[in-house]
Amino acid sequence: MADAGEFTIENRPPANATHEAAAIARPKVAVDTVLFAVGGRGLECYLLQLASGPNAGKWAFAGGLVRVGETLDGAARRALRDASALTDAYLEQLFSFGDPSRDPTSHVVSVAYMALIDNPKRVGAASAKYSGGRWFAAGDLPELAYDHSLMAGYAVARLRAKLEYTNIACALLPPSFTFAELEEVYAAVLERPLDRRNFRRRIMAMDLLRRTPEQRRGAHRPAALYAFKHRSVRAIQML
Amino acid sequence: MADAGEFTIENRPPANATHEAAAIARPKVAVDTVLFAVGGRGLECYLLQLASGPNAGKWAFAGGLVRVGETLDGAARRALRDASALTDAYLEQLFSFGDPSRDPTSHVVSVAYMALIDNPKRVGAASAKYSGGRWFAAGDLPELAYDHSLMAGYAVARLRAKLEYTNIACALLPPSFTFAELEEVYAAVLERPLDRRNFRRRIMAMDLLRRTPEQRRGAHRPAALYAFKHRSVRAIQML
DNA sequence: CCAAAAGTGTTGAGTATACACCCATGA
DNA sequence: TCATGGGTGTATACTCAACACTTTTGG
Repeated sequence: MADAGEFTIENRPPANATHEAAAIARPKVAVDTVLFAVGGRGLECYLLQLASGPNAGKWAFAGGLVRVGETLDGAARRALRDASALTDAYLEQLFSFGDPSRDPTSHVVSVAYMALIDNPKRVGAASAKYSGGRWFAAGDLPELAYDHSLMAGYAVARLRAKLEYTNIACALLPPSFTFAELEEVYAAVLERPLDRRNFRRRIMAMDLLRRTPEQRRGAHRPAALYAFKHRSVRAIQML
Repeated sequence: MADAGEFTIENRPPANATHEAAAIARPKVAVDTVLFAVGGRGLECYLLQLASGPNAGKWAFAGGLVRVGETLDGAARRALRDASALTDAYLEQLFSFGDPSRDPTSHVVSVAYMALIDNPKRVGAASAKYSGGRWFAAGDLPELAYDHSLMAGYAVARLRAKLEYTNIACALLPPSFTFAELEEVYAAVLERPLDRRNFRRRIMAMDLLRRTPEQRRGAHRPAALYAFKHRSVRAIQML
């Protein structure tokens, strides 16, 4: 029930139950954000190198402590902005990790988020907390700080699952795109090739897309451009 | 990255970064546990009446603050034990709720859990934090404290979804049971009747059950008793 | 006219659904 | 013997996967 004003026998404040500052030590709350985009190497994941602390030099996801008065989504958005200058990523809460030993410094409960953007090139400079950042193939991440490898696993699993029953792909694509580009996103995330005809039929049956009047002209036959009918992520009604 | 030893410009400790106790105010972490069982009225949900605090008299789920050194699962288990004397429920983390206004007393981030037991009669006495507890039909809950109505919605949705692709029903059933009882659990959670023949075929195809040598004898034809091959919850491989 | 990517249908297998009667037992 | 819940099979509709050729353009 999450009420700071009530205490069980085993969970009693020092003496003065009404004085907040007198509270006993509590775990802190942080957020960590697993950022994905589809790039040249398929599904890619953005990592930052920690500049200081006991994990200095190790790779990690964008994260930070949650402040009083801040929502979790807000904290995740701020952590992502500080680490990559992104302000408009799709964000979705994944899972909370609370093992007391996950951070050797102190007990920090971390709420993991997944973030999606349509183009890996859109990431910008990181704050001084990080000494650098770069994209890695999602299937081939280096050793990560804290329990961030665990988080990465959760994130990939969630993304894969939601691709099948939501329009989440819209967060990995620009406003308009060709069918081939859409298929590329699915193939990258699912890590398997898809049959072009069956894929087109399946997507069309979901009634997610709107054909735009424009075409993409390139070296060969022009491709029709499509856009998602709804840019907000929602479950697909399967009859 | 959840590192208490690192700070951005906007997130700096007062003066002495190495001294933990000097840290600025942070949100607290709690857990709340949505307990389900299948009973006479279908899917039922256990609520506790808060004994004190600003929400005294309101119904809520079992919950409490997480302690330093405690895992989230451990805290959920403790909250459930304090509220209902249950020690062996199936527990699964659902989602974290962090809106600063969800608890008017202070900023508390709550990690919601779902708990399942095989029989509503197994709940025991609650700690002094609660003035009482009882089961409600899951589809007809009273007004709840905090954001617990939201949590209830998440919990029911998760349970319904997992019934379809995991063996989670094993947590809602005793070690052995008849096919009719299994069907009853599914019908109660999904809130729709199932065709007995199709249901049996589907379950059998999943290869989850083991037929026990015993029979249940009652007023009529005896029923074969089944048990789950695996009592731990796992996803079902759908070919 | 050639290279390269875009676009399009059909068939067969397997899966899901609808549906009704006999069986075994205790009272 | 009857009332009650336990247990079983089939026919049909639908969904999903496999599969190859034609079209359009730029160079």
